[in-house]
Amino acid sequence: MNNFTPRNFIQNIIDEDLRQNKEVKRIHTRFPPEPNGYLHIGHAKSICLNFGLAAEYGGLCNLRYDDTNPSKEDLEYVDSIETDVKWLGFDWEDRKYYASNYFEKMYESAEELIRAGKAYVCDLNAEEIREYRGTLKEPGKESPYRNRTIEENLALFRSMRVGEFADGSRTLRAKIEMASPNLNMRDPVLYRILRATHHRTGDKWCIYPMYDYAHPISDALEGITHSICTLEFEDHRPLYDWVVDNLDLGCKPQQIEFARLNLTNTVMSKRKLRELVEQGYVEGWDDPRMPTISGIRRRGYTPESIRDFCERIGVAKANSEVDISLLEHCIREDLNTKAPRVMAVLRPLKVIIDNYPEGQVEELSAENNPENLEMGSRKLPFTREIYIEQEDFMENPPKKFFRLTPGKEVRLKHAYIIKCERVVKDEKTGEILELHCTYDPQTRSGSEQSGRKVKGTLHWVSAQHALQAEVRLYDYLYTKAEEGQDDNDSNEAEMVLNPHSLARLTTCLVEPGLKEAKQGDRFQFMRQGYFCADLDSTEDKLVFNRIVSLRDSWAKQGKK
RNA sequence: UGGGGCGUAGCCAAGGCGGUAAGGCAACGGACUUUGACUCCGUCAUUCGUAGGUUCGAGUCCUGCCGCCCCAGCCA
Repeated sequence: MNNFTPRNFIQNIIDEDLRQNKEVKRIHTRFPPEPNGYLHIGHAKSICLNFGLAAEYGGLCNLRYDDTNPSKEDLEYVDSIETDVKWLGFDWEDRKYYASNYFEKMYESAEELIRAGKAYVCDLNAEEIREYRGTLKEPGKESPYRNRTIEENLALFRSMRVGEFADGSRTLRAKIEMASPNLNMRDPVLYRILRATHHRTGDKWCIYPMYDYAHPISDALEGITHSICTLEFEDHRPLYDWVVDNLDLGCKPQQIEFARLNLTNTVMSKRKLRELVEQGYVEGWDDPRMPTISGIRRRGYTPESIRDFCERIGVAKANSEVDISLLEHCIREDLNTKAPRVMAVLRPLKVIIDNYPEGQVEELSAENNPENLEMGSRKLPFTREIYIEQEDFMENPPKKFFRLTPGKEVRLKHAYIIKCERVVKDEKTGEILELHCTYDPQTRSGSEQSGRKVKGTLHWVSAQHALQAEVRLYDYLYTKAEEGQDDNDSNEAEMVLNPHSLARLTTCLVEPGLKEAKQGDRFQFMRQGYFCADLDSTEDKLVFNRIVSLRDSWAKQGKK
């Protein structure tokens, strides 16, 4: 059994196509975003699918902007889309296209349809068209303008083009079937009159083609063989085929639909993402909490991990919601071998090692990545005063707490075993101010007699050498609402905005080597997670984003 | 009796021609561990929405039923 790469239904279709069409051994796909927003991880699924299929079958994949509605689109988005696709690791080479480049050809094709008696100019306004369309259960009525002569239609359509009519006053419609059970076939609008400046064609046009008309033509002109889109276009496929069949475009692409990606603990719709940005719940489209590709990139995810994720989720037609833990698994797995280990104390607690010589500095050797020894080692300064993590000390520990507690020993990673001798507290508040410990000089890491075992190992930084840093801890943007006890109604677990999706820690201390950290550099902060130097990070003010925490079976214990 | 889709474990998802339920994530045990990480090992669907039928044999074929999603933009 070949259980390495499970085949998806689209690969099966392509295999079958290749088997049957002996001449046509060519695979050509396209990624067709509308430049009206930022790409998100759902688009990544589509990008990986389209470019991935092309690569797998030795074919090509185009980048094409579906820019047929100037009132919603903007150049700003074109740039971000290209950045994102490239970042994901895909290359459209010289095949960057725009539907708007085909406007002239589309116009000519429309006249062709008119001449064939398959399209007509309709004077009904938007509201009237809706009324004539009928309902889901009742057939529509034919437009009174449906049977104009070809000559009249041609003249009218030409007048539309040159701007003789007001916006919305007329449309060009396909003459198909007003009684069709598929509403898309009830004489769909092909062209609307719209005076808007297009980001590429400027004011050249005042009529613009509709998606259902423009898309199949664009596909055919580019020689697309498999036009892959999402499920909601399934109902449009007969219209897609109608356009391709009724025009002589020399190519008949096939539309295939798959289910879009949904992820737990976040939202994916452009509308909701825009809301988050505009209402200030996040700091922008690239906020590290956003599921946008720019957000994910800033958070510190690698393109490799996103591609791996897109491969693992599969492609099918069933609506589904992928657990975000799979995404987290993918980035952990990727960074485990790639990210150098480093020590950072997020919530510092001072520790004084009473029997360690004052003023002494030892240079301890620390491997950079135990999973990848080729990454070498570095020197860490060890001194009498250090900081450990607040949560690594407990005065009255629960069972199985094998970190530092009064009278007990613990290992300092790469250094010595220390024992907690005394706790200094604020007399008024009871707050723990510092710990006094002793160390065992025999237990230095790597030395002959370091063999004594203690259960816990802590990370630490030298007080004198540590660097100040800001660390941003991110949590899910949305959480499931707590469900009430009564289950009279359906147990609709509604998503609610997580008010604690960002925690900014400004008093963190990191090991001195991090001074060199450049924006985008990724590290594993030992025992805590994977972090990435943020865009805001400078040599004078280090800022790290938590990409994802390490798995934490101790934290799970607590929740049980 | 509008039309189009979909229903395999907590979450994804493989299952050409009917032959006795892949894999991943999560979870749970355990081993290892100078990261409670990583790694390793083990457990996790007698059953494929459901009820019948055909068959020696059905997740795969047939019929009925149930549930969920999409469609009435001059958006894509």
